[in-house]
Amino acid sequence: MLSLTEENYLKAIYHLSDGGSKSVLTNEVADAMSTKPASVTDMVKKLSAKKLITYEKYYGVTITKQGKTDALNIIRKHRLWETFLVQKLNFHWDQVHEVAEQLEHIQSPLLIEKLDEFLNFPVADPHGHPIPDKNGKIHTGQQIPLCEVPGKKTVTVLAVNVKESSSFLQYLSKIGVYIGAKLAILDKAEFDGSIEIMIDGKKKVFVSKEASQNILVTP
Amino acid sequence: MLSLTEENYLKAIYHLSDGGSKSVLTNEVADAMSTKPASVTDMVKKLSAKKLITYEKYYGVTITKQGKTDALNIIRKHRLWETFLVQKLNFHWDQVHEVAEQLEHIQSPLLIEKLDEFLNFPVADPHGHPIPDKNGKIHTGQQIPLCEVPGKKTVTVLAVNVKESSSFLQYLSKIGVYIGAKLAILDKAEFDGSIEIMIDGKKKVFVSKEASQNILVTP
DNA sequence: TAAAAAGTTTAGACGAGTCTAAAAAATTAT
DNA sequence: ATAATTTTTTAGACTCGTCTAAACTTTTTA
Ligand SMILES: [Mn+2]
Ligand SMILES: [Mn+2]
Ligand SMILES: [Mn+2]
Ligand SMILES: [Mn+2]
Repeated sequence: MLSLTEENYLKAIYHLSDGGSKSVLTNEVADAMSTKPASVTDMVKKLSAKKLITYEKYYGVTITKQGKTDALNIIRKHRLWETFLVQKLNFHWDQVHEVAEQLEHIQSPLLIEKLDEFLNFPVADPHGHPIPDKNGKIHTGQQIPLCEVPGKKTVTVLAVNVKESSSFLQYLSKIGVYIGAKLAILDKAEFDGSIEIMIDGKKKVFVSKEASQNILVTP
Repeated sequence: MLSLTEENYLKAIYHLSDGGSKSVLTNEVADAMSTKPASVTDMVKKLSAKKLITYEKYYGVTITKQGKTDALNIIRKHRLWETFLVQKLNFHWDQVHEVAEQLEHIQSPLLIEKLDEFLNFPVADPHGHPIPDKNGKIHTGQQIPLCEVPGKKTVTVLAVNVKESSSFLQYLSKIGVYIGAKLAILDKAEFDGSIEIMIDGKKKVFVSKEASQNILVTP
């Protein structure tokens, strides 16, 4: 049984390690969790004692099989709740993260099972992020950042990289980008990496390199 | 901003004081919270410092105006979540309490506002308990325990007194009693206070004094 | 490759919430 | 009205999660 705090650390380590594929340094965790490195050291010792991560002094942590399983379950809950908030309660996609950050810690397997069913077994959350199934399996198709699309074809928005701030999401809504939107690439500016796109065949806009790196589309 | 623990204490004190109408002793709180009296003393000092209760050494605590408001908000959330679990996720009425005990602490006024709307502004939870409105106002009609119904009339089940255990709720389901059921009082046994009732004009059963005290009906 | 810088851990402290054991106050029984 | 009993509070300790300051290790720079 993990505490709320342990769950948050474990999830952060999972994300920082790209799903367990690389090791994570103390300072990275401290940054992500907005705590001090000393606090992280204490916590990684605890998670390590619980066999959820392996910890080598001065060289960072790696997530274990069990750690991955537990992290994925928290992520599953987080994303199911986000989906509920948007689909059933009409939250906007930039309003859900903080609430889901709380809801993900509710302990009730039955609740999650029933919520999943109520939502009709969704495969992606409002930001296009895959929802792990009850066995922790993630099935995602290929996604590439808009800035890496070769040539001038038309692509579909699959997901957005959403960090702390919700202002990027608000910006996307404002210009008309949403999950499923069709983006026709019209032009690419060499000097600043910005791209001119046509959204749903209706609206022409320029998006910065920064933005186009965080819009994930069909390859 | 109250901690989860403070919220649970405050709610317990609210309930033990019958909504603020009487003062509550340290040992009663300790019993209700399954903690030790020494822990209660510590906590009531904190709640008293926050002006949510008044505390007189050796003579127990009384809830303040603000304390009542805060307690009612937690109760509102608890009951809205219970309603959600039963109406939308098909939980049984004996499965919701523990989960709602967690969900009631989620901090998001927007969430509660939208949940209330999603549920169509319910006025009672699955156990027939009134849901305070967003201003903390409770509107309940008259309710009396089944055992106190005079004569042999037919009454409607309005609510059930549900304590820790869910086994009473399971028992009620088993014999066919639910919120809204019509109970015709057929006979009352003097010697043990048990009552013979006909449920929905279909099923005859005997209920104990103990049970009939915890079934609240129309007067 | 030695010095400087950056990153990490340890040591010690603190607040929240809990406990046990002992002291104090209130209640009750004699 | 005093003694016995019950209730409540205090004192001191413990865990969890956090912090700062100091010590230590690794990495970078010159
Ligand atoms: Mn969280
Ligand atoms: Mn998301
Ligand atoms: Mn609770
Ligand atoms: Mn209830």
